[in-house]
Amino acid sequence: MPESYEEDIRALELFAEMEEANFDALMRGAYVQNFPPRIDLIHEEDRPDFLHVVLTGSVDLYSSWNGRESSMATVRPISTFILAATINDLPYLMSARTLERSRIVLVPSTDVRQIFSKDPAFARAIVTELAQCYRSVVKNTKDLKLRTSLERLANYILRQQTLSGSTEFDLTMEKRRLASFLGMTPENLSRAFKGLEPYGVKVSSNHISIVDPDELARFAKPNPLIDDHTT
Amino acid sequence: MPESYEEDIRALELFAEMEEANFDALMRGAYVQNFPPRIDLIHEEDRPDFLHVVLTGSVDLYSSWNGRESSMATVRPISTFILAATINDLPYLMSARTLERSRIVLVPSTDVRQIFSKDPAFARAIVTELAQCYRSVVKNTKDLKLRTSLERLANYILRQQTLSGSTEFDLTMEKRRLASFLGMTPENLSRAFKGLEPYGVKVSSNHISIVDPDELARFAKPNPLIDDHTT
DNA sequence: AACGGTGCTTGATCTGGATCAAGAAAACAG
DNA sequence: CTGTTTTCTTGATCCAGATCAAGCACCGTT
Repeated sequence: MPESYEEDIRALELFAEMEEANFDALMRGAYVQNFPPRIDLIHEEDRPDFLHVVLTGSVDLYSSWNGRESSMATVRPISTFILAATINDLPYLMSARTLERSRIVLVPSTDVRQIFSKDPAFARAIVTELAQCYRSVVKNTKDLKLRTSLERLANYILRQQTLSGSTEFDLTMEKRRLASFLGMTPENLSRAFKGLEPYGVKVSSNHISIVDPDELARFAKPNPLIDDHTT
Repeated sequence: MPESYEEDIRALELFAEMEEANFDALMRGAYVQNFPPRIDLIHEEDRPDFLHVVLTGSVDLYSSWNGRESSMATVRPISTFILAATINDLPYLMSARTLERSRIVLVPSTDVRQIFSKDPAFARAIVTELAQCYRSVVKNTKDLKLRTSLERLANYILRQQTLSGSTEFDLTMEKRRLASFLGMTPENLSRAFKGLEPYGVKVSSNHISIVDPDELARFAKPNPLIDDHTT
């Protein structure tokens, strides 16, 4: 694997503090692969042979049951998925597919588990990462159970505002996926955008501008225990 | 703390493999407390001063937003909550209250974090536990996003059947809480029970009997990637 | 420029589930 | 035991959101 990628991976919190020798061992077994858009990387029920690290592009995590499908999360560079299955060597709970052309590192799960056992710093980092993932899903559950779809969209827009650092930004995924992620239909998302106009949200194509952030926040009532995904 | 409790805690996977000295150190700082029913143990946003271990009784984990409230999970003996907040020293995402008279061990979070750093077996156990918690919440999210309330109830009943090992069992929580946990109103839960009669579910008070488990399963379509909470 | 193809929007309709209201049945307190 | 409170149920109504059905806009292809 070219060294350039190794540096990017090493910079990840998950790998930053581990011993050099162990990191090298991990990377020896790893390899990079390029995938075209809409390629299934892993499927629910599969065994976790590799820990995946997204270097470029983006990956959709989704789940299916009884012919229905729902988008659960998007993985963007540079981060990993799906750690929990890898660590406990249990079947994936979600499927993953590339959204666009993506460069992905595959690290053999056995290596991860082995080095986890002998590198305390790596172990510590894994715990932090897992705890963070756990808290993210809990926040997502609260969002789903405590809010209406309009409120979820309003808070999503406010989160994107924070991430982009501007009251104007482009949606980072197509609307049909956003709808699924927010637990609603595309038709309803369309109407929900309309429903936020009175609170100062303007939408044209995939460009959003928030005319009056305070007004929107008064409606959305964002809460760090649901919407702050950094803690 | 009386030694009898220590044995119970030691038997927990989380503490089973750690070094004796470290376990003793953990227990030295810990203390047991009895709580009456409906007592708030912790509140969202609080700092995680203690890791809690439920010895007897049961604890409701719930969340609130904008005047609404939802039950997220029930903690039964003998297990811990909420590990993720303790480990990363971040505010609780959920509140906890006793459902009945409960005996609970309080282990100072600083001790947990400190011993986590120096006991690899403990670290390993924490990772396993966190990964399990994470997977549980993911399963719960899939349940919520992919199923109707009737399907969620049907699968809940099948899970309880598996847990109890019998086609007849008593509900382990009051119906209003079950409704909240399943993401519906008490009124609707009442109707949902009626709606499952055609599939061979009989309800009287809090006693459930499944006349025809196969018929129920044909409707519920249980799936290990959603309903098997042991993996 | 004409053509599918795909995603997005809009309107009409339908339905799952919430809300409101009231009674029945338990649980609890004195 | 009796009165009080709380939960559970049932019915009536309402509403959010899903579904169905067109039309529209965008986009890459030829």
